[in-house]
Amino acid sequence: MPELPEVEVTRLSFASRIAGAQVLSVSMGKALRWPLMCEPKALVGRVVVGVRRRGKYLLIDFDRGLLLLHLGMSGSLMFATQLPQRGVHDHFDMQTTQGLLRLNDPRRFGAVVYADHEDAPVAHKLLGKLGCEPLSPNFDALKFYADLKRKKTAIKQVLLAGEVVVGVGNIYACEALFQAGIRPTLSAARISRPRAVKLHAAIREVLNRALEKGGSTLRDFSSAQGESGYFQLEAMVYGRAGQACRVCQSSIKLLRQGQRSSFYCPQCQKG
DNA sequence: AAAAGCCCCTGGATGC
DNA sequence: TGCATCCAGGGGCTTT
Repeated sequence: MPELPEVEVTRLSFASRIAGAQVLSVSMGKALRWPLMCEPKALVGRVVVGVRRRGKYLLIDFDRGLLLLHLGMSGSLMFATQLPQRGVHDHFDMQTTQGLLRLNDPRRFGAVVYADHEDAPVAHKLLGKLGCEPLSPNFDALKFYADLKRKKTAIKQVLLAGEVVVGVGNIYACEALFQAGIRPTLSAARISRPRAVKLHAAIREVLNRALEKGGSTLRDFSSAQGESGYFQLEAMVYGRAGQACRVCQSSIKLLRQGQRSSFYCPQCQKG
């Protein structure tokens, strides 16, 4: 589920409310993708300074050290003063002076990992190879074009890999490629400069629009305030195999690329 | 070194 | 109703 818009919506929904809070207790349920890398007790007394996002990771900064949090495929956070008793899929609870932060993650592909510093080995391993933030001014169209030139793989896979640009998952990769009129199977290196520029703009446009809609809620996503997203209602291709293209009425096609589904319009995405 | 596959895990939808 | 199969928003790791 959670791609950049969902992670950012989550961040915005609790960052200011948790800022300044002191940790009272931390408890873990079933194992997530990786161990916490510290004793839960070691976090007691720390003060939350702020919450940042890098790619699909949330970084919870303490006065000393930070937590790297990933929502995986099915994770969602809640932050509230009052929450029900821990359920079977609640795997991380952090009680603070300003509320309880809870990670719910049925599939447990998510993670909460502690690091002493942002350049500690764990953090470096997880964040070190991440590409450009698509909504930051650093995301430059010509640099993007140059990066694509070096990748012979299909453009869809390049977008998902996160080494050129981060945060674009399966939904938004499909949608951005549609908007740019590019077929998902096209080798990234074969995309012309004007079309790379168009794709660059499409990525930003699609992500910003999704942010405005509160992200996409396909099954279990909600913000840390429990709000659903609505972008899925205006998807042009994602999840629409066999349905009519909203632009040209052609039947939307589905194909598999690296064990993921790609949706595209054969008429609107010719190259 | 780049690219392709393989898993991790649970639950919902579909089909027999 | 029951059971098997397939599929899902991610991404690090292993193998080619």
